[in-house]
Amino acid sequence: MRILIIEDETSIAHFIRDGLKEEGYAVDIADNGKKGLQMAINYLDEYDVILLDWMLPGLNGIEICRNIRKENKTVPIIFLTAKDTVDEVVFGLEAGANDYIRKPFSFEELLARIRVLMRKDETQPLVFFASNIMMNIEKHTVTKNEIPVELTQKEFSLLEYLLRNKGKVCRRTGIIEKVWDIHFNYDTSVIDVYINALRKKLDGPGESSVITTIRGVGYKIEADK
Amino acid sequence: MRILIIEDETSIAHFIRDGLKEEGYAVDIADNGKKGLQMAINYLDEYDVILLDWMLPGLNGIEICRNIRKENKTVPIIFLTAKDTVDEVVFGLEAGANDYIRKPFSFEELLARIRVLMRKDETQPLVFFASNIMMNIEKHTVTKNEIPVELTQKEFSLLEYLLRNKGKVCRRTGIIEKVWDIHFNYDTSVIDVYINALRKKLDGPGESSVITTIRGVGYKIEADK
DNA sequence: AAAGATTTTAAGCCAATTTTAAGCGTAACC
DNA sequence: GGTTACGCTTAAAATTGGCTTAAAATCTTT
Repeated sequence: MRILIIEDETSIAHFIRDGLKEEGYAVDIADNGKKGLQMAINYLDEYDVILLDWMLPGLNGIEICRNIRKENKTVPIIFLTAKDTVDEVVFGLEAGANDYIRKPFSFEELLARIRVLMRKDETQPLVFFASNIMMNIEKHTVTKNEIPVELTQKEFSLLEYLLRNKGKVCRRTGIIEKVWDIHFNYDTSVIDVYINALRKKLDGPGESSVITTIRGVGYKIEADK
Repeated sequence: MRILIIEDETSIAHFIRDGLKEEGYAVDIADNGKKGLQMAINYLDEYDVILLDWMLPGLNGIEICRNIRKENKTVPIIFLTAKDTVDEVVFGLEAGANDYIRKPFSFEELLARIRVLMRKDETQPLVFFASNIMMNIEKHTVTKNEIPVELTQKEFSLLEYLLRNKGKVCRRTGIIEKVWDIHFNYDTSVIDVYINALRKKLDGPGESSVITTIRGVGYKIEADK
């Protein structure tokens, strides 16, 4: 799940980014309109949601919105606006935005709206499992045979990504993008280290690993039979 | 306003009944657990408050409480207990009681609690606990092993937030929003200071902290087993 | 206005986590 | 069977993030 924030005030942008990252989203920031539009269009299908500030230096929000819509009809766009007149909002929605939110807003509110727009698979599951391993997102815990397993943040994210894609291959590029939020410069040796760490923690001695390597492609957690 | 008293000692039951009647409440008495459960369930929505004795012949209080909760989630239940260990109270609250009162109690105290519970339409819990720590929202007190702990306003709010989310991770962004009501300033270092203060006051020397740190994510108070 | 308490800011420290790097083992391909 | 590329493993280096203090700022109380 990747979100693009187009916002010139870095403090706001960073706050939103950090919050969203904690929720497990990958986040990019564009600090001006031109850059934002470029990113939105160049990586068209990369983004699952775009957060768009209304007031931007140079190119303003409404124009960006129109331009994005010219290229892509579907990506959900949420407007951030300080304005409180109805007209402004109407303009935004007419330009093709899906929703709007007024500043200052609570982060929870923003999150709720993002979830609504993203809700293609209804409510996101809070618990994932594979064979004897269970992950609870809300509690932020992982257990193996009911016994707690301590994971670091990165380990947790990686496992979460693998579990969310249970039964499917996770390509190395996909992992490095979604878990590490790195787009170019794929020195992907970090993945090895973390897969190794996960296996050490999750696989009992003599057991075959929960995580199977698919050479030249990536990794997979097998779906239960 | 109808109140059900489930209590086997008739002298106590009558004492309470008389007092409550003077206050204008309609009162029923069940002098054993079985009868009490029956009455509670058969006249489910009749009662506005249930006073439930802990020690009952036959069916005990905790089981009654659980059974009532199975049928009805909202009716406020106040536990009467002579026990003075924390565990007993904890069990009661876990079983779904809203409040508790220790015998012997002053009638005024009971009345006050009843009034409080009746006034709330969404019966939010008034008492939170975790291991040997207990927080009473109404009284605005916190105790550790029954011994009062003095907290400042912010300390209290932070602890309350953690307790309300017992068992779940409280992310830093969530804390800063709900406890501090800050939405954009992402300098969250205040949290550290307050967690530190809480720990100093709540954790005895050598004990592991009630509040566990989840690095890169936030904090959590573990649910009791 | 002063004193006291509470809250916030700031900085240094330390430990856990993350990343980098290098050597090794092994599957795949010729 | 040899070669190559890829993944595994380990350890050391770099970084991050939380802890702890103390001082500054703010709010209360007298």
